[in-house]
Amino acid sequence: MKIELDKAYEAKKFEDEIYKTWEESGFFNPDNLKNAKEPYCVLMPPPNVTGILHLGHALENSLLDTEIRYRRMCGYKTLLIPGADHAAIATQARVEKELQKNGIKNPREELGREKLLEEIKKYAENSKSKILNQIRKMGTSCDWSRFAYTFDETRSSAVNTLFQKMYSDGLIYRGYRVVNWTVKGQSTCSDDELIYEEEPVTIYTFKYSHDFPIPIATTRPETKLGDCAVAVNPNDDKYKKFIGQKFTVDVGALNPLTITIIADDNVDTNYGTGAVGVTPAHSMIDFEMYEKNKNIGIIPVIGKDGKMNENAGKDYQGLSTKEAREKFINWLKENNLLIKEEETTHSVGKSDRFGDIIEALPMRQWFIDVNKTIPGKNKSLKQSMKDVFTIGHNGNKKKIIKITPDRFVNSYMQWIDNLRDWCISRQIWWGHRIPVWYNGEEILVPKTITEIHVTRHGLTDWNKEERIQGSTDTPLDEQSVEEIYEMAKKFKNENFDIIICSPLKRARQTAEIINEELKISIEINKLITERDYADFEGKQKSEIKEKYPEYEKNKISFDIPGDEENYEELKERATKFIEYIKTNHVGKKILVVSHHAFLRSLNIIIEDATNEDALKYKLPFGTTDKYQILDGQYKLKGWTQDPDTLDTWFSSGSWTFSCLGWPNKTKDLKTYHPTSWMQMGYEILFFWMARMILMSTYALDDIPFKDVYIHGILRAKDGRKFSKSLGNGLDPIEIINEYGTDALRLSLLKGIAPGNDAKFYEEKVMGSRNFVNKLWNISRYILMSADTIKIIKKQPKPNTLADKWILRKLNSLIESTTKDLNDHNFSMASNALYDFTWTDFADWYIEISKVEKNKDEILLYILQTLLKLWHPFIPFITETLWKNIDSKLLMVSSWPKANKTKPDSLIEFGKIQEIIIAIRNIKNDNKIDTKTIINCHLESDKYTKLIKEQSAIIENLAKVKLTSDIYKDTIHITNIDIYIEIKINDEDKKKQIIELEKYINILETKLSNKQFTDRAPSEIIDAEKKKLEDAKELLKKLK
RNA sequence: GGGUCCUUGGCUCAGUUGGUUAGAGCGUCUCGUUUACACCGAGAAGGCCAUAGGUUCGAAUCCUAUAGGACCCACCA
Repeated sequence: MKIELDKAYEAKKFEDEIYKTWEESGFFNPDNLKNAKEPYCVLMPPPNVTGILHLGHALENSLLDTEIRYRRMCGYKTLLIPGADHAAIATQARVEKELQKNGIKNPREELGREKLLEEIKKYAENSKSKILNQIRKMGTSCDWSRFAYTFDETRSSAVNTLFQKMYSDGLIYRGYRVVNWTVKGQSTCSDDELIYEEEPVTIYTFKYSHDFPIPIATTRPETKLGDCAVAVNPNDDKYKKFIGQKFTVDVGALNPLTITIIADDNVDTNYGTGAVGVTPAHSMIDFEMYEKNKNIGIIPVIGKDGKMNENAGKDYQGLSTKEAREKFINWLKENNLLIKEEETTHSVGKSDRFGDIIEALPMRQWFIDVNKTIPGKNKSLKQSMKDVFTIGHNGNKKKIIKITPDRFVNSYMQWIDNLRDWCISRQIWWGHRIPVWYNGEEILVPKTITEIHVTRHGLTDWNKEERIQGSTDTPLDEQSVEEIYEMAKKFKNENFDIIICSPLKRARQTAEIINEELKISIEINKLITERDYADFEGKQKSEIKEKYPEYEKNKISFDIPGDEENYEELKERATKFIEYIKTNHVGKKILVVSHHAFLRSLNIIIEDATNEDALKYKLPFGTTDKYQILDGQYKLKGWTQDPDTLDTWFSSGSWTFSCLGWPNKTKDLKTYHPTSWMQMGYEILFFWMARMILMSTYALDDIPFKDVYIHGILRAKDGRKFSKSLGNGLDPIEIINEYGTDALRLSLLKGIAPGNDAKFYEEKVMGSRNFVNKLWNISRYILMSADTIKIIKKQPKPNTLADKWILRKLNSLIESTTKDLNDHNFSMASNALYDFTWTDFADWYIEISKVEKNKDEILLYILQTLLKLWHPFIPFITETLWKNIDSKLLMVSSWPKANKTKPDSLIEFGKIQEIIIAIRNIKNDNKIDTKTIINCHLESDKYTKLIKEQSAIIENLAKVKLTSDIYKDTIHITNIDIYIEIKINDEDKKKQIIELEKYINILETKLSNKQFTDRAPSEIIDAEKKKLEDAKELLKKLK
C-alpha cells in the first residue's frame, strides 16, 4: 500500500496529537515499562510558578527529555518527574508588585495574611497550570502521575519532618544574630540572595572624640552611633598598649558609647588607619568579633523600617540612614573630628528580589548550623557537603558525585569554605510556615502534624425545612448537589490524604461529589454521624418531642451510641474520634464531612470552649474549619505557630527524596534514590545543588544524584542575557508555533558545550527547522517509493560498494551516537547525526539509490535506524514518521545496536566521490550546466576495476558519459587521471600545483626529521610516507 | 585578594585523553526549478586557531606569561 505525505513537514499538524498518544500510552510511567529492569531516574528542576516558561526552561526540558528518551529506548526503567516550585520570595514579590500596580499600595497591610496568600495562590496556580502545559508543548516525556509541587502535602510533610529532625539533632537553632534584611521586602535573606554592585562611596576617617587615641574609617558613619569597640591587631606596636582599655565617648547617641579596645588577628595594620570601629549590630564581621568578646555589648541603631531607632539618640531617631549619615558627618566636622574624606568604589549588597540595599540587622531567626558535628557522625554538614566530591559520602568511593564539567567543583569548594550558618527563616508569607509553636517560653517542634479540615454535608429538604418527619436519612436536594460541586473545586489544590464522612446519605453523597475532584479514598466513620437528639441546645428531649410529634415514629435506625445521646455523650464521641485519628491517621491531612452538632462538639473539646461559647459556633455550609494535632496534642489554646516561613531552598534541597515520597518509606524511594542524573544551570549551583547535597546526605545518608550536568545560560546574539527589562526575550511557545518543537529542541542542543553560555537566535531555529523538513522529505521519498513498508529487523546484505559504504558509516554512527549520549554529549551526537543524514545519506546514498535501484530494504533499514537515533532529540517528527512504518510507538522501540562491518569500502567509495566532485568542479568552473552531460575518460593503474564497476554511479551523479576516447585536457586526483572534453583553466591548475608543492614540502620536512622517524609510532610514519608518495605522483602528472 | 571560563573564517559555534593540508551552520559569490525536498541541489571564496615563550618527533589541543572579554567568591575598617 502506497502512502501519501505532505510536501513539507508542518509541525503544528502533528505535535499535540503525538503528545497525547504518548501520554495515553502510559509509557511515561516506568511502572508500565514491563521489560525494563534497571531504574534510571531524573528529576526536573522545578520551574518557579512566577510566570511562564522561558528559553532556559526550554533548554532544560530539551536536555532532560533527550536524556530520558535515550535511556528509555536503551531499556532502562526510566522516570522523569515533573515539578513546580512555589518559589517563596520570588512569587510573593511578583504578586505584590502586580497588586501595587493595581493601586494596592501596601498589599500586606491592606489585604492581611489570609487574603494576600489567597491572591498569591491564585497567581501561582494559574502560572503553574500554564507552565505544565508548556512542558507538554516541549514534548517532555515526564510521568505526570508523579507530579510534585514544592508546596503540596507530600513535600510539606518532608519539609516539616526534615526541620524536626534537624532541630532535634541540634542542627537547626534559633539565635540572635546579624542577618541580611531587605527593608523593601521586610524580610531576611540568605547570603546567596544578595547581588553585589560596585557603587561610588565616601570613606570617612575620624575620631570619636578628641581624646580618643585611635582614628578609624568607615563608609557607614551612621552606624557608628552603635559602635562598641575598636579592634586592632595584637601585634601592632602603635596600638597594642590600648588593648583592654575602655573609653567613653559621646557621639550623640542615646547613651554615651563605651568603646573597648580589642585585639583581632584579622585587622590589617597597613590598611586604612590600622584599626577597625566595631559595630556588632550592623556588620556580620563585627558581630563575629562580638561573639568572641561578648562583654563589648551590642547596640542596634537601625530598625526594621530602615530608619534610625531610639538608641541612635533624639537627634537621629526616625531619620533615614542617609539623613543620619549627613547629620553625623556634619557633627564630626563641627567638632573637628573628621580627619579625611576619600571617594572610592565599593560593592554594595542588594536584595536580588526587591532591589534595595541590604541592611545588616541583629535579629532572632532560625539557622542551620553548618559547622556543628552531626550527632552519630564525626563530621559537620559542611564536611559532608565536601566529601561527596572528594572521598565520597562516608568515605565510600562509589558515592562520589560526578560533575560535568568538573571544573565546577573548584568554585563549589570555595563556596563551602566561606559558608556561614544558613538563615532559613523569612518574614514573607508565601512559603512553608516554620513548624514551630510557641506558648510563652515553651517551644514545640512536633514530629507529626495532623490536620483535620471539617466541613458540613450538603443540605436536604429535610434540613432546610427543619423537619423531623419521614426518614432522617434523606439524600441531598438538587441545588445542594450543585453547590457541592462548586465547593469541591476549592478543595482541589488542598492535597488531602483522605476524606472521612458520616455514614448518613447526605454526608456520603457530599463526600463522593467532592471526591470526584480529589480522587482519594473515603472512609465512612460511625463516630461522626449525626446525633439522634440531645439536650445540647438547651432543648429537653420532651421539648423536641413536643415540637416534632412525629419524631418518635421515625427513629433513626443506624448504630449510634443509643438514641438518647446527650451533650456529654456527644463530646465523648468527639474525643473518641480525635483519639481514633491520633492512632490511625497520624500526619495526614484529613477532610471530615460531618454534621453541625458533631462538628460543634468537636470544636468544644478542641478549643476547650464553654458550652455557652460553643452555642455561638457556626459553620455555614461551604466553609471549613481547621484543627491541628501536634504530636498527639490537640488542645492548642495559647499556642501559636511561628509566623515566619522557610527559605524556599529549604524545600528545594529535599527535592530528590521528597519527590519520591519521603518521609514515607515508599517503593519509589527505594527504587530511584539516589537519582541517576541531574541537570542545572551553573547559576544555581550553590542555591540548589549544594542544598540538595546537604539535605540528602543528612536525611538519607546518601548522595542525592550520581551524575550532575551543568549547563550555561542562553544569551541574545549580542551576548546580553535575555530579560524582561531589556525586552529581548524570545518566547519558546511562539517559536514552537512558528517552527515546531523539534526545531526548537534541536537548535538548543546543537552547538552547546556543558557549562558554557550559548547564544540563541532565530536563524538557528530556522536551520533546525530546515533539517527537520529535510528528514521529512528523505522519509517521504523512501516511504512513498517503497513497494512495501515494513520493519526491517536485520541489517540487509549489502550488494554494492555504495551499500557497504553506507552501512559501514551507519554502524559507526550508531557507535558514536551511543557513546556521545552515554557521556551526555548532546551537541556532538546531534552534529554527527546531522552530517550523516544530510550529507552521506541524502546527498550521496539516496541519489545513488536512484541509479542502482532495488534498495527498498536497505533504505528502509537505514531510515528506521535513523528515526530511532534521532528520536531523543526530535521526538515529534520521528514518531510521526514512524507511524507509517509500525503500529507500535517509536518512543519505546529499542535503541539500535551497531553491526560489525569492514572499513575497506571507505577508501574505494571515497575515490568515487573524489572523481564525481572533480568533474562537477570543472563543470562549475566552466559555467556548464550541472545536468549537461559531457564526455570523459578515466584512467588509473590502481582503480581500473573499481571505476568500471562504479561507472553507472559516476555517470549519473557527475552527469558524464564515460568513453574510451582520450581528450586533451586532464584533471588529476591521486591515482586517477580524468580526461575531459572541456578546457581546463590554467590558473586553477597552477594553484593546485602550488598547494601541492607546499604540502609535499611539509611532509618532506617532517619525514626528514630524524627525531620524528625515531620516536613517532610506525603507523603514523607509514601514513605520512604514503601521503608523500601519492602527492609526489600527483604532482608529476600535474606538471 | 582568590578562582573560573572565553578568544578558531563576516556572524554563531564544534573540535573527547596531542597525530590527515582545522570542521559545521548562517551569511557571501557562481550555476541550477533533474517529480523527496527552493525549508532544495551542485560548486566556490574565506582561518599563520588572541599574543609571546615553553614541553614534544609532532600543539587549536598540554604548561607559563601577556592582552582583551565574561563570570564566581571573599574583602571593602
